[in-house]
Amino acid sequence: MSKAVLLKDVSARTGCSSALVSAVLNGRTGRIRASEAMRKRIFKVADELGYVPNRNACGLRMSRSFLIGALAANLSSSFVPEILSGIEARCLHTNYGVLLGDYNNDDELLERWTSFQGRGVDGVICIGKPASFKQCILPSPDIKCVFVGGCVGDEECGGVWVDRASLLRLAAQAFAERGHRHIAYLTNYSPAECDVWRNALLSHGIVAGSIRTCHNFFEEGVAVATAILKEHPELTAFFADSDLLGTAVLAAARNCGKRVPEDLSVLGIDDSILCRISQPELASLRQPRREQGEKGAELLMQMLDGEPARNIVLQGELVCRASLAQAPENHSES
Amino acid sequence: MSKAVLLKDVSARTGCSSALVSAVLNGRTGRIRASEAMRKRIFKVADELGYVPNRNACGLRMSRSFLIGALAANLSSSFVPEILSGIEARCLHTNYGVLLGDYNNDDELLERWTSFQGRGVDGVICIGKPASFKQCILPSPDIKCVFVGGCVGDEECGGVWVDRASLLRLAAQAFAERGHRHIAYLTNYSPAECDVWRNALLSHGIVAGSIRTCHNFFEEGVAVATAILKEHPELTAFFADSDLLGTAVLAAARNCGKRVPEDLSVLGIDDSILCRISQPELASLRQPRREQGEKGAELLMQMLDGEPARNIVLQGELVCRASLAQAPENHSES
DNA sequence: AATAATTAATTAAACGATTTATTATATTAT
DNA sequence: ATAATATAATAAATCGTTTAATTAATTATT
Repeated sequence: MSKAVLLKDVSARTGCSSALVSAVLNGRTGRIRASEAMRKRIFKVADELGYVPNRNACGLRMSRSFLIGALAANLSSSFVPEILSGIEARCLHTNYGVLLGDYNNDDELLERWTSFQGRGVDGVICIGKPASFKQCILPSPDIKCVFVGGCVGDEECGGVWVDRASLLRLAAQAFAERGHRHIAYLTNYSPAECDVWRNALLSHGIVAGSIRTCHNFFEEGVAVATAILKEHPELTAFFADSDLLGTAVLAAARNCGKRVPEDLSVLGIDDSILCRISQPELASLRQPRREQGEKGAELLMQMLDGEPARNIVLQGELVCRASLAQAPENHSES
Repeated sequence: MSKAVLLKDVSARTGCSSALVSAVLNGRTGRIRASEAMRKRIFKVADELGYVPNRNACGLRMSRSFLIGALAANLSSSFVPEILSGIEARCLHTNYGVLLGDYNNDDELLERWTSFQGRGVDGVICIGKPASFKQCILPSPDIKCVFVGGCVGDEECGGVWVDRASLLRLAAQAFAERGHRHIAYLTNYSPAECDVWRNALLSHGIVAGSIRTCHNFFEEGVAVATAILKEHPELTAFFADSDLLGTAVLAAARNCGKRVPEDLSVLGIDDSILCRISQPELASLRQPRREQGEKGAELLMQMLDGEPARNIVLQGELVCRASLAQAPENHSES
């Protein structure tokens, strides 16, 4: 039962007051100052004894918990862990700890939020965009909030996301450059948001082909993609809004006897492990997931230090693989 | 900026001491007792004012934080999020919060552990088995510890894992039943631990074929599996210690012109999303990941309430898919 | 009726840091 | 020589809760 090392243990050994030790270790420059010699001694002793400040006491005194809540809808969905990992990594050398809040529906979101309040989290990072955001989260203005991975654009909240318009422009350009003119789009975004894709294609003089919404499930993706391919034999390219849907399109192509990439090019989003194990390998748009997490955590900490909320927009990039190739000659000009 | 409601606000409004309010709200039955009428008034007032206890103060006084640390090596590795999700779900209706500690190497593990100590976590759940366990974690016996997903068998620590021997027996039986006699094994376990596999096969009268160790990376898996297939043309089955390695074997089989499952049966472990998107679909041994997390959290909370450490062993099951089939006639008896 | 036991509470001392107000000494300015 | 200022530090209050020690009133037991 090794007793924890306290501030007073350090001060006793150093031969000074605990107030001085506290000020020195926290790098406070104020009324309380230590001589250079004393500074060195304090650091040395603290290190020797292995002093670790008690966050409960700090938090109590400073009315801050140094806790950041991370709210994630469905921890199992591939991109969440990466963002989370970035958040955690960014907090590693700070005083902040990351409290986990995974939820599957609105009730659980609300419950987690309440529990976060009780813990007195200083701020919250929401991964993705909870639909019920306004009901659950805005009503408490004491807790700063940053959204990561879902564009929000709220005055009071910070945001970190990958610029969707430029991401889709990358996709449009990749297809256009390779001579594709008939391109289907499988997405789990709402139909209204598909205009971004339409515009991206239009800037290359291409009118968007079939656009279909579907949940981010493999089986559903296969079914929907198969239907599209049967209805539209003129298609030479397929853009899917996730790698999972991208692999679903590959499966659908097999179902329909279409060869990839000879007859059909396929592009996904995420550059996940799925791309490399799929057959053929799936081209994809890489989004810097981990970086989003890191940037989000950094932004929140800055906001907790009094800086205003802002938005950080990152860029994606194209990762070309076997599934993306030149459009077949006979179709490209039809 | 609505000021937080404090214990003394409740006691002032109720007309009693804060000690009484504390005892009543926490359901403590001891020297401090309240009349039934007072009890009701206290609950009513606390609810009206929306009192939420300050966990920093509680934690400081009780030297308990009601915080559980979750240590995970590499949050992005497929099975960790599921376990984590189970842990978090189990804590949802309790007083406990889950503090996240993702790490990539020993230094980070030590650092996270230190930070957990500073926060005064009551207990820690380690997901997987950190190699440097003894150096980092055992030296602090004040913090209870449960291992999830990695068999440990430590007196002082709890453990939740899937019985590996019975898992491998399932694999051996699956192959034996389908007439396979020449079975390779690709694993990231140490050679010493492969005896479990040898014995599982022996109980069906089969002598284990090629056994090769490799990291859990796709490219490395492909290279090693390809080499094995070239060296051992008599092989009719391949057992891989993860779905990722399983898909690597599928890729290797393609490289060598072997058809799956006509020439070669392949079995993985995890029943992850990879199984369904691979071509052909990969048979796999399912391990209840989420359940492990839930059981682990429950065990730790019981231990924090004074119950002794124990081990919980769960069972896996076979999920048969296209990659697992009858052995080819001409090879099975050779 | 006197004593013991129970009920229903209060008071004050922790818990371990931070921070304000204060003090003592050394240095510089007038 | 004296006042003003800078330097180097300390003592004590504080944060919001829990809990040990204490008290006063009521009920039960002999």
